[in-house]
Amino acid sequence: MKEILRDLLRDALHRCYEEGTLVSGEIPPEIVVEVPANAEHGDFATNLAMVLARKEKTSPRKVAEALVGALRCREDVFRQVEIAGPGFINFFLTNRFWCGVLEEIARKGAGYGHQTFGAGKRVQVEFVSANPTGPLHIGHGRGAATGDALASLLKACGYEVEREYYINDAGNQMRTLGRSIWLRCQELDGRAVAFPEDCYQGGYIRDLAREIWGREREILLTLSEEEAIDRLAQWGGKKILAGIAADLKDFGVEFDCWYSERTLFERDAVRKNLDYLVEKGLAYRQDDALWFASTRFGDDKDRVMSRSNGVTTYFASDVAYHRDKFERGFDLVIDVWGADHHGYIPRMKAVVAALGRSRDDLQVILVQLVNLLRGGQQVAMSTRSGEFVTLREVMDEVGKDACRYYFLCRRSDSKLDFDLELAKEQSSNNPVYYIQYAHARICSIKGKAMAEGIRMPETADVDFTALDLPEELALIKHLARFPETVAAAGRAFEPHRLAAYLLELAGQFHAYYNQHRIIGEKRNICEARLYLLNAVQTVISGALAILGISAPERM
RNA sequence: GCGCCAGUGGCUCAGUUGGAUAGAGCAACGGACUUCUAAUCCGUAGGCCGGGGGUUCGAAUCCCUCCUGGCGCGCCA
Repeated sequence: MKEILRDLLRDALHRCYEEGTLVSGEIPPEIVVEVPANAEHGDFATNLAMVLARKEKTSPRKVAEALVGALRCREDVFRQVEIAGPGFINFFLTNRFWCGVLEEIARKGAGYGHQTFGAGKRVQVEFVSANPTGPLHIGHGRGAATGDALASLLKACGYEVEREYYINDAGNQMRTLGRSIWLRCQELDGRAVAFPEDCYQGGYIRDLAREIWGREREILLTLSEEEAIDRLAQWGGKKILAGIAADLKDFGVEFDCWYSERTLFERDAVRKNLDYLVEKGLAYRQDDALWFASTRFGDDKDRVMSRSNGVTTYFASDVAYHRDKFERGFDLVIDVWGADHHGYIPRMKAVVAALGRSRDDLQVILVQLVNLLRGGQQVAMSTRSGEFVTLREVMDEVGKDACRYYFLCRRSDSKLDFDLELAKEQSSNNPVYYIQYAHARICSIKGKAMAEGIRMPETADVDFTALDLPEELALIKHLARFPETVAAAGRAFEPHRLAAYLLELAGQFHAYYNQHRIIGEKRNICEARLYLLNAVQTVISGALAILGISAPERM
């Protein structure tokens, strides 16, 4: 829609220059067309005349007059074109033209609003990637919802998308896991053990110990302590990861690839990558350690990849891992991280630059902490003490949809208060039900219409002149903005914009519903309204689908 | 000390990448169910967009500076 206007304006501009009504010859690369906040300022407006005025050395209004004079005003499109304020050109479109949006929605169905700017590009979204040393907690849930919705959003923008979970199964946290289970096993045999602070304190360790000790006590006792711990680490990690996968699946998140850090070592990829970097002159040896020269790529200090004791750092794995991502052919790589890791961004961007890629080929999405409340009271959480609320518990208590909505309705990079009582409340306090309710209402109306023998209208049969109420046009105009909302959200990597969009759409629908009836009106009106409702339903369910939230037919 | 992020009605947040008179929801107050779902709607009230300076036709949005809060600054992961 905006694109059409841009073309018309560009066309008019050329004509002005040909006819000499404008003289500068300036063609702005991007003509700004916007939807004014105030409906009195038209359906669309452009500031083109104001932008050109200085170059033309005349007043914006004069420029606007020349432009409007040269516009090919198609009568089926424009109801009115006016010059207003300091020099805006306001466009008013005909109702019939707006109704074309409904036809488009009917034609495209669930694909309405989807974009093509990502076509031909492969993008990988890596998210959650929690260490397999304990169950997912509420903070991971936010990362999961954000990464998953972002992936769906990018798919809707035309990208080929893969979801990936990076398993940190190579560091010494796995050993700590094994040791934690081992110690709990000792306790089961009645030995008093001092359980160290740096071990995992959560009750789930005891559960794991009970399970494995009941099954493998004899085998484990034949092993040396080192071997036993190693075996328990491997088993425990697998077990916990399976639990994580199950939690995520129930949360509506499924990964295309579970990528194990350990496989990097098994293929010797970390070591080979270090050699590669040295060879390329991107890494150097100093004080018996191997450093990555990240300052050459904008970082504020160089980073150790291999310590003087010969052990590689976590960063070294990350470099190898990200190099591998690009070697797998992704055009764009997105990492979703907890905001406390933001200090890592410069060095990872440096890595990307050092590998000869554009820094923008890696995008890092930061997800802020979740502040868990219950009835306004803060719920204490600390992973170290093992006192935390798991994603599973929250999901069971408030439901998947409400949970995902809460995580997705704000910018990911702002702290989030998550009140369990509020989220659970199925009332107006809770926007997700407000949106779903709009969808359910439409289904209900359609069901009733069906029961009364009213047929669902086909595009060709719809009398679009019957849709002339301000509330109807407002709805249609908002539906028309869905594609650009998807595009803007996708370009900014901000799925929360869809949540805001949905809230607005649901609000407009509820207002319309309360004010006007569908069934019982004259046939042409009834059918036209049903046609409109179909479009609203299509967009609501489509947008909810991107967010991974269900669109119930009944509530 | 340095860096990143944030600061918008009492509370929680949007704000279409610089547009015209800054928007929702909650909380408060007053109304609307014999109707397709009241999990809804309508109305009232509430603002120096942290402070100050700058950029221009125009700033919540961009730049500088200060204040406040969160996070991060390891040969940890």
